[in-house]
Amino acid sequence: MSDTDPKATRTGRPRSVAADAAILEATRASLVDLGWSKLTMSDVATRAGVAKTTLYRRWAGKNELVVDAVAVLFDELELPDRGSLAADVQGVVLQFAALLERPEARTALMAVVAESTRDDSLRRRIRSAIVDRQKRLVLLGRERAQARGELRYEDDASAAARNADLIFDVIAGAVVHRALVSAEPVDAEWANGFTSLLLLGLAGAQAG
Amino acid sequence: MSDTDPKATRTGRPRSVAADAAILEATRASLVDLGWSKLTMSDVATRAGVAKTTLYRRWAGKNELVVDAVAVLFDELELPDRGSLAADVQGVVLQFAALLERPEARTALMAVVAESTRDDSLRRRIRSAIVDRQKRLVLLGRERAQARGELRYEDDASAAARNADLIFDVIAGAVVHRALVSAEPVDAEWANGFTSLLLLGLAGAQAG
Amino acid sequence: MSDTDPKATRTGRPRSVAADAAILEATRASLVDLGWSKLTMSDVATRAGVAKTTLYRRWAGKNELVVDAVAVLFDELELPDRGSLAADVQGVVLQFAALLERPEARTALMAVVAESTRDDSLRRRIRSAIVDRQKRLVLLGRERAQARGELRYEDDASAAARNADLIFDVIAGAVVHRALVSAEPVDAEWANGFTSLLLLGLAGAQAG
Amino acid sequence: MSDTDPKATRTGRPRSVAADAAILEATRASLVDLGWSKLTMSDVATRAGVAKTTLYRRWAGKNELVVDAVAVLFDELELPDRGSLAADVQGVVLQFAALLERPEARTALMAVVAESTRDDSLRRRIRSAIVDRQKRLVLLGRERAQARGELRYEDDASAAARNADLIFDVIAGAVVHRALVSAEPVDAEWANGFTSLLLLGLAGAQAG
DNA sequence: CCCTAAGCGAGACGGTACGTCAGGTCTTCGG
DNA sequence: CCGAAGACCTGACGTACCGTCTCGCTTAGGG
Repeated sequence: MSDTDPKATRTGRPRSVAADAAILEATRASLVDLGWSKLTMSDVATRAGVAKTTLYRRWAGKNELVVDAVAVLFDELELPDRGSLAADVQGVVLQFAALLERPEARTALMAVVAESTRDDSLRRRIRSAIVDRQKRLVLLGRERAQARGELRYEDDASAAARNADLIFDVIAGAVVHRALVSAEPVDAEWANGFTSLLLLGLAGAQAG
Repeated sequence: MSDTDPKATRTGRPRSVAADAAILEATRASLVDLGWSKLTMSDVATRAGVAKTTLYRRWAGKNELVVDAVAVLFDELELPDRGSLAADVQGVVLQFAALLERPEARTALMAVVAESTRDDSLRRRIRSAIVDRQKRLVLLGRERAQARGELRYEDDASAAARNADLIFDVIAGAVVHRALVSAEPVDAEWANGFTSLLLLGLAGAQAG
Repeated sequence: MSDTDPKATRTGRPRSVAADAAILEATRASLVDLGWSKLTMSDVATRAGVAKTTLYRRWAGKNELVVDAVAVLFDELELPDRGSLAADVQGVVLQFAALLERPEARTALMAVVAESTRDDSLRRRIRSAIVDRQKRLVLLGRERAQARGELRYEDDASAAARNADLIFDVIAGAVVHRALVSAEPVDAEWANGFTSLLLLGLAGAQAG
Repeated sequence: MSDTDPKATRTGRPRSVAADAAILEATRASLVDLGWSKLTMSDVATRAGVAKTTLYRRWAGKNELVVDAVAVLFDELELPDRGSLAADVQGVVLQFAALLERPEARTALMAVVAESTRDDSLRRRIRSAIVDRQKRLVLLGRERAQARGELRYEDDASAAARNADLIFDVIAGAVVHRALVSAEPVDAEWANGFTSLLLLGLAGAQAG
C-alpha cells in the first residue's frame, strides 16, 4: 500500500498500522464529499485524525494516495460463474458499471488517468494497482468459456495474450465511455446489446 | 465559444474578437507545456497577452476554457472514403489515436471528463462541444456502408440510434482505453484486430 | 470646483452642469456610507448616475474629488457675534467639533491630509480649498475683539500674521486632536477649558 | 506587538521571532519609499523576506501593521531636563516636529487616524500603542515643573487629569496641524511663540 | 532501565494560484 | 465634442493548499 520499504524499518518507533487504514478510508470519504479536484491533503489528514506529515511520510502526493485508496474498490469485481460466456460478460459489465456509480470511483479513476498522461511513474502505479489486476477477469472468463466449449483453445500464446488485451480494452473502454463520457445508464439492455456485439465478434473471429 | 450572449452586447465597448482566438491558442500551448494540472489561468492570460479578468469575463473557469480550447481539435477528425467499411473504421481509429498522441488532447480530455463527474453543466458542455459532434462519423460511416451494401438499412429508427450510440461508445472507449489507460500503441495491427472484432460483431448481429 | 477651464468650453456638447453637483453630492453620500478607504470612483459614478469617464474628465482622482466634495462643508463655519472674544472662540470651537462629528468630514479630512504628505499639488489644493479659507474666522474674531477693546491693535503686520497663523494652528489642531485622535467629546466643558487657556495665553502675551 | 497570544502557543512550530522585527522594519522602509497609500502587504512581505501568509497570521491588515510599525518611533520621544518648563516644552515640541519630518511617521500617522474614524478597534489600538504612551511626557513635565516651583500642585486629581489631557491635545494638535496641515516649518521661532502662549495660559489659569 | 532513533500531532513557514475588485484608459454608440 | 456603457490592462487583495520545517512528545528495540 504505502511507500514503506519493510526492510528499512529497523529502529525507532514503528509506523502506526491503524493510520494507513484510517487514511485510505478518509481519502475515499473525502472523494465522495468533495471529488477529486477539491480533495486536499489537509482535509484527508483531518478526517483521518492524523498530521499532514504522516501522509507525506507514506505517500508522495495526492495522486499516489488516491490510486491506493480506490484500488481496493476494483478488487471487489468478481466473475461468478453464471453458466455461459454471455451471462458472465454481462455480469461483469454490470458489476463494473455499479462500481462506476460510486462517486469515489467515478471521480478518482478518470482524474488519476488524466494525471498519468504526464507522469510515467503514476501510470505504472495505476497499471499495477488497478488495471492489470482486473485482466484476471478476462483470462478467467476465457478459461471457463473454453472449458464449456464456447471458445476454442488458442495455439499461439502471444496472439492469445494480445486478444485478451484487446477484449479488456473493449469491455473496460466501452463501459467507461458509456458511463462517464456519454453519461447514459449502463443497464441490462445496454449490457445485453454490448455483450451480443462482442461475442458475435469473437465467434466470427474464431470461425473465420 | 465563449459565454457571450450576442444579443446583450448592445452598448459599451465590444469584446475583442482577437482575444478569443488568442486565449484558446494560448490554452492549447499551455496544455502542451504544462499539462492540465499545472495549467493556470494566469499563465494562459500571460501567454495570450490578455488580462486575467478578460478570461473570467468570458469563461467561468479552467474547465470550461479547456473544453472549448480542445473541442476544435476533435473537429479535425474526418471520415475519408476508403472504399470499405473496414478501411473507413480503421482509418478513423488511427486518426483518433493520432489525436490522442497530441499532449494537449491527451491531458485535457480525461481531466475534463473527470471534472464532469461532479459538474453537470460541464458534462453538458463536453457533450455538446466534443462528444456529440463526433457521432457524425459513426452515422456517416453507416450511411456509406449501407450505400455500398455492406450493411442493411434498419427499419426501427430508435434501434438504429441506439446502435449508433453503442458503436460510438465501443470505438471511442476502446481507443481511449488502449491509448491512455493501457498506454499501449494504437498501431495498424491493433486497429486491424479491433476493426475485425467490431465488424464481425455487427455482421453477426445483422445476420442473426 | 472641477478642473475645467471655462474658456476652453467653446465647441461641441457642453458639459452637464447638473453632473458636477450630482457627483459632489454622491461623493459625500459615499463617504458617509463607506468611508474614505472603501469609497471608489465607480461607486460615486453609479450613485451620481454618471459614467466613470465623466468623473475622470473633471477630476484627476479620488483625492481631488474628495477635497472638493468636503470643502463646501467647511464654508458653513461662521463666527456669529456673541458679544465677547471668549464666547466667539467657544462658539467656533463647538461649530468645528459639530462639523467633525459628520462622518463625511471626519473620514475625509484626515485622509486627504495624509495623502497630501506625499503630494504637493494635493496639499496646495487642500490649503486653498479648505484650510486658508477658514483663517478668515481668526482674522474676523481678532478684529471684533480689537473693536471691543479686548485685544490691542498690533503694529507689526508680519508679527500679526504669524500670530494669527499660530492661533489658527492651536485652535484647529487642538480640536481635531481631541475629536479624532483622543476621541473624546468636544463639549461645552472642554471648549470652556480650552478657550480659557488660549485667551489667558493671549492676554499674557499682550501684557508682557 | 503582533496579535499573538503567548499562552496559546503551546504546540506546533513556534513563530519566528526574527520575522516580527523584519516585518516591522520592512514596513517602515516601505512607508518611506512608497507612502501609506502605495504600501502593499505584498511589498512588505517581499522586503521582509517573508510570505504574505506570515503577515496575515500576525496582523489583521495594513492598518494594524502600520500602527505597530510606527509606534516604536514615538517611543523615542524623551523629555530631557533642560532646567525650565519653557525649555522642556520647547524641546519636546522640536523633537516631535523632527519626528513628523520623517516620512514614515508623516504619512502613517494621519492615515491610520483617518482609518480609525470608522474602526473602533483600530482607534483603540492607536491609543494604546501610540497616543496614551506619550502622555507620560506631559505628566513628567508637570512633575518637574512642580518640583521646580514653576507650577502649583493640584488638589483635585480628576481636574489634574483633565488638565493634562487638554495640554496634550493642545501641544500634539498644534504641532501636527502646523507641520502637516499648514505645512509650515516647526522651527525654534515657532516653538518659542507656541510655548509662550501655552505657558502664559497655564500661568494665568493658576493665578486666576 | 535507559538510550537512541524514528514516528507522531500541531502548526508556522515560503510559495503559488486563486478569483475578485478598483484604478484609470480606451472604444463603441447615440445625442 | 459630450456622455453612457462597458471592455480593457494592471496590480493588489485576502484565502487556500502546497510540501517542508520545527517543535515537544511518544513508542518502540537494543544495549
